[in-house]
Amino acid sequence: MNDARTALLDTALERFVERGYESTGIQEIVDRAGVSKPTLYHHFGCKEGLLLALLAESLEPFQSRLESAANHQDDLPLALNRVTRAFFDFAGQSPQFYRLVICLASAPSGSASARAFAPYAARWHAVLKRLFAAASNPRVHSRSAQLAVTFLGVINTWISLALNDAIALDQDLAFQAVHQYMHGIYA
Amino acid sequence: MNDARTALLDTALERFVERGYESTGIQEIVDRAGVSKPTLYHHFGCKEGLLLALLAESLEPFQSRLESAANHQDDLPLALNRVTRAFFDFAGQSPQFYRLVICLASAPSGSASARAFAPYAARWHAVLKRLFAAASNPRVHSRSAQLAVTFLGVINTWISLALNDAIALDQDLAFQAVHQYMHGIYA
DNA sequence: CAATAAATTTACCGAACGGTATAAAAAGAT
DNA sequence: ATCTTTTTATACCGTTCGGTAAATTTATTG
Repeated sequence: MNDARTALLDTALERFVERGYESTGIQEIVDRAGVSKPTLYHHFGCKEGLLLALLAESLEPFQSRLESAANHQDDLPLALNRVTRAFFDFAGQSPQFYRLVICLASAPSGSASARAFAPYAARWHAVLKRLFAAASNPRVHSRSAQLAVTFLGVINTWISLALNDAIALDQDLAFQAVHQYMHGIYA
Repeated sequence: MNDARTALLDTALERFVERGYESTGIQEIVDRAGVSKPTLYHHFGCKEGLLLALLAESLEPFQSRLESAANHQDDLPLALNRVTRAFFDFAGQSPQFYRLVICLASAPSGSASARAFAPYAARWHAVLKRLFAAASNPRVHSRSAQLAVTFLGVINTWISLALNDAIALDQDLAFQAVHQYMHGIYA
């Protein structure tokens, strides 16, 4: 039975989003999940293992979709649209989890939170960078690293806004966001 | 002598940026600062008091500059330029401190980090919102709250990029950022 | 110089931390 | 039905946590 495992992952997500990974005690998680401490250590090895498993469970599937959205190199705006919709859909389907992602992405560099998320951040950045680097325009090509960072920043800003103010992360918003961003590049 | 006080604030900033407020122990701070534990409690009352003092010391002066930059309601792009330059100058002069700001701004809502920074975040948002709300264009006026959030998001994205990749937060970048953002509004 | 107030130290507190040795219960396989 | 493996629980480990009482040093003031 992986009943306990699922309960632990659910509870961990809830507590990590509310109070943060570092401030949440193992005891609090197991109590709320209705299991005992050694059960957690049996399934996840250590506290960090719980966080890593929580991230892998949701981020691995998303990574596949993200890379397939970015792979077909037809033209840049279309690819950026697919990427943006992938992010918006993901955040819309798992809002609580994406709240955690936003916390981890800005966590202090030496913290366990940042270390756990770092590999995924690097992969996201690589996907976007490759996309911009493949553009014909030399202004875009030569700035691919910067553009990757600022594009992800814009996306996360919109998602943050949606998570707090309940605006819709629909295709229209994705189109507008990409359109505005593309214009900014050439300005 | 406020020698100990200054040493504690400096050390706290360094450790909070590196490992985060929640993961940094009082013991570690006083050891590195070369003082003893009750000295810290004499000056700051409690651990959270240390964080609050650290924030107040740098953010109160900045708040004055930010509000004066936003006050003269000549026209929106000019005001946004002054605001952007205020942020860029601040981040350029205190890069380590602004790293802390970025961490706190995205910290879990129920954490001590987020609670400490929340009042400043609210004031920043209010300043920007008032600026957009004063615009004549109804599309800008009616979306002032959203625009305030997204504008701060763009600014922080640029600053994050500068802190990691050592690009220059100069007046040109401020002008470009505002210009691109303004175009996006009317698109 | 004496008296007072502020700053700092030594030594300690109870509680919560992450983690584990041992063993009982549950599930699957033969 | 029994044996084996996986899963869960009781009770506990040493360490570190934030915080403090009491006393000592340092600086200020009359």
